[in-house]
Amino acid sequence: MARKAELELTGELFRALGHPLRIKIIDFLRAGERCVCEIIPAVGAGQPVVSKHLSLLRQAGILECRKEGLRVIYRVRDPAVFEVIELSRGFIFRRLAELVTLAADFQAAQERSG
Amino acid sequence: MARKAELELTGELFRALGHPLRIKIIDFLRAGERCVCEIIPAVGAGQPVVSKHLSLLRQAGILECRKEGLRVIYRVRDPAVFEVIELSRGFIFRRLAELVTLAADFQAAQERSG
DNA sequence: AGGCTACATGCTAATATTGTTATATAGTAA
DNA sequence: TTACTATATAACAATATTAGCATGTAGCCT
Repeated sequence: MARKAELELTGELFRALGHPLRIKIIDFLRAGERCVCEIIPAVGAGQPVVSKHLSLLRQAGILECRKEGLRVIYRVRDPAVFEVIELSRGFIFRRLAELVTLAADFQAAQERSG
Repeated sequence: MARKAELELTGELFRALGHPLRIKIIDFLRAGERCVCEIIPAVGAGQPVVSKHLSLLRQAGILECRKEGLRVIYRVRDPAVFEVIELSRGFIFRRLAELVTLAADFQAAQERSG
């Protein structure tokens, strides 16, 4: 039953994407590979925190890195990750739009009855 | 800064997808809406567990439900979720293929040196 | 009403995730 | 060697997630 392992792996991938800071890091790496000392100020978190999130993303197979002198340079392994995030954003925006419509309808109903 | 909220929402969505049982539930709902009593045996987990995961998926905006007599029938709200999962599977399979290649290379090198 | 079915929810223990602080490592330069 | 820089890791506390069990609720039937 390779099916179970596949579900596990899929779950792991989504969990790796399930943190705002990690999404932010991946977004920042859209422009290309970056060293940690660039990532840290870009995402606005402490060095050990960023380091651990980078490590997690690497273990999840989302990022890979190489050393260059003192620097460690990270990049996204597979651009499909960007597509996954884009699709998810589309999903979220559609949902937000629905909520806005609902809220507007509710407000209009309130004004009529009030 | 609506940017931060967007990152949060994206993270929440991925966390909602970050569990094998929840992926399994969504996969099962590919064929169309299903009541809880069909979902439970399909995913092979206990009733309260399934119920809680369904509730989480609903809160995340991934599923919606309606009552029909005693039954509660769930369905996927936005087919984009299926696409997100498909893309992720593609990502995972490519990564697995790389690992297989690495392992084969390693084994070949071992055999040459041993 | 009482009993039954299909779900949901509350509680608890186990486990996982996260941020912070302090420390370790690796590479550079003097 | 020493000192410094960039990054990783360890240890800890706080919080979140999860499964399992017990219980609650809502709708149907008699």
